[in-house]
Amino acid sequence: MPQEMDPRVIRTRQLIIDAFNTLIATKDFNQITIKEITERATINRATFYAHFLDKYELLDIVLSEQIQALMAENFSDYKTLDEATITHIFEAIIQVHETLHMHCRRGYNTFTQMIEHKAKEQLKLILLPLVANELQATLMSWALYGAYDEWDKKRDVEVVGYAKKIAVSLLKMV
Amino acid sequence: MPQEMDPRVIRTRQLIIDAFNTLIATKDFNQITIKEITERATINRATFYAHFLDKYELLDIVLSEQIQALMAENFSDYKTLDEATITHIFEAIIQVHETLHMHCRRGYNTFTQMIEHKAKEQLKLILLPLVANELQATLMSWALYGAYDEWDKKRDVEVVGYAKKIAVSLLKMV
DNA sequence: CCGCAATTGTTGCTTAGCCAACACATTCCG
DNA sequence: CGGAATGTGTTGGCTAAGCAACAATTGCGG
Repeated sequence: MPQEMDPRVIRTRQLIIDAFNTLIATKDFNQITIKEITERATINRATFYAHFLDKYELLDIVLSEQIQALMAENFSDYKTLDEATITHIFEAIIQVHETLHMHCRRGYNTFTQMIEHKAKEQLKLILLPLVANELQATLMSWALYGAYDEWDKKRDVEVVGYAKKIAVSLLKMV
Repeated sequence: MPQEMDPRVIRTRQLIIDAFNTLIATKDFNQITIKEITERATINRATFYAHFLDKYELLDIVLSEQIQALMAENFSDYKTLDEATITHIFEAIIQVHETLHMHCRRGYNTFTQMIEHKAKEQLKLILLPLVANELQATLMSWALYGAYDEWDKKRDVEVVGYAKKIAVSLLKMV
């Protein structure tokens, strides 16, 4: 990475992202126009295209950053892969989605797939140092996320007990 | 006025002013360096000099703007020059100084003269439509401000009664 | 279905802001 | 005292952002 160095680039990029974030809080993604974003960011429309391909790339990047930040907040540095760790991760996944749900309200449904994808990527990175190889991390992250997905459909199952059951199964894999 | 139109100019200017405002809230004016301001504003030091002559000009402009804004908040549109109006103006002057005092804490003493100057200018503009000519407005604004200055020294005199005395004297002038 | 309006990308040219380097104060500490 | 460090203005060359105008697409009401 060449590390963005020019302060103008950093500032403008942040202005765009901030504008997008405030807009996404009030209206649906598809309703948001580039013109709106650039006006709120007080930058020229042409400048937008110097930074992003289109608003879908912007969405992709914003979501990635937010999820990354949320992950950093909610996940600790785990030492070993045991029942406590797995339970904590599971609760953290729920927490991340709660937060995103709060933050995006309207547009949430549009993004769930993308969120899922990004979250699994991050999850895998967190698991990697705890297991033998990359495949193990992949299997584990997908399985955990699948468990969350199923829990989310019901929503009334008691979390800790559910997490313990997951842990028992997963720990057999290693 | 040519009305600054380029968005970059407006934005950069605001960044500088914002940076200065946050700094002035924590440390004394003389302690603040241009380098600090530009770093906090995330702009280049050379750019600062494209906008302001030096930090004294910046201070001048910031104070002017703040006082202007405070005036707009605290002064109503007065119809006639009577006791009620004068009392209200006097209370508003006190209010403006309270607010500035809150906001600047440490550096306050450095600025009192400049604040006084700017405030009298604004005061004169407010009085102008209420009196016969410009001289009247000048006399009135200086007199009112002088009254505030004296009241400020004592600080324990009851405001409304004091203001009424001022009004009686001033209204004889017109 | 058509047409009008708005949004989207794209382009050359202009302008504001970035940088590095400079000479010159200033502060401050041994 | 002296020199090392830090802050102040200023400069010229370069880069990002602004603007206006364009064709192409979308979208919506008559």
